[in-house]
Amino acid sequence: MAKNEPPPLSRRERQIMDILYQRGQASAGDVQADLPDAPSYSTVRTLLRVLKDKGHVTQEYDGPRYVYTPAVPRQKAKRWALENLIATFFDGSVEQAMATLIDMASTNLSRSELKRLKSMIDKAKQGEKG
Amino acid sequence: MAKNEPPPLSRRERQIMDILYQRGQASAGDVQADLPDAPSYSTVRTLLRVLKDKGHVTQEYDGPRYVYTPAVPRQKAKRWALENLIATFFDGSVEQAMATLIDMASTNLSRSELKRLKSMIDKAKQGEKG
DNA sequence: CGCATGATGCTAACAAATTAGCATCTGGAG
DNA sequence: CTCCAGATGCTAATTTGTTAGCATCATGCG
Repeated sequence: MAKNEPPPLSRRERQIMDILYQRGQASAGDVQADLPDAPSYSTVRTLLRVLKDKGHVTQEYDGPRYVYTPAVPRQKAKRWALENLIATFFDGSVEQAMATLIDMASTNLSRSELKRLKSMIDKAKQGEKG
Repeated sequence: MAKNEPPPLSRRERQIMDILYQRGQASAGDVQADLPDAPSYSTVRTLLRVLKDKGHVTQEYDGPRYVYTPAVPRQKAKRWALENLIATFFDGSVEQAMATLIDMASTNLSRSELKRLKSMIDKAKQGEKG
């Protein structure tokens, strides 16, 4: 098994990665706009450079300026985050996590959405271990 | 609306809080045992003291030594973590998160567990907005 | 073309985090 | 009781993280 786990990031680094995952990609200006207690533009650029040097983001041109994208694809990062959260707060039980999620959802989801969830579970049943 | 969000923690602080949430409570030795790239015992104690000073953990006697407990109850921290993760990776959609979770679960959950999930959703339906 | 606006690359300084050593104290084993 | 292992309270030093300034370069406008 390969060592598949998220790298430990500093506070600002994490905030920036979150923004990048949220937006998919972003310019220095975008990042600054979304950062809590945003520092100067100059600072944001330094942080992005550090992240690039560490290999956490990639830098590409998009027209006149750079845009930054997470090096680890959203899909994989998402999975890591979820697994880590489940390990930390739900004793590793996906089912337990689901229960909390349903609880959170019940105040926000409509009947039709709940119905959709049930069909998702049905689909899952077809590929499960029994 | 009260400002209900997790405080920004440093790398080590986060790691330690994760351990505390995972174990419920822990002594300095426990924390050291679980920390990735664990530093010296002395260092761990310093970190715990800092966390206590900042009010993130509480310190109590358990027999001959101190044990540390997160100041914010697991329940609330769990919620914060989940909400933040959903905002970052699922465009704020609980349903989307659930879908990924079900996907992760389908390789690990038995038929009876899936059944239980369905009944959770049914319960949720009773309290939903329609 | 000449200028204003915003991006870039580099550098520097300050603040915070991380690390560990030391002397002392406490509880249990021999 | 004496000794050992592990815990405690303090302090200090190094490493990282965070911040920003400055000179230069590109782009769009009058």
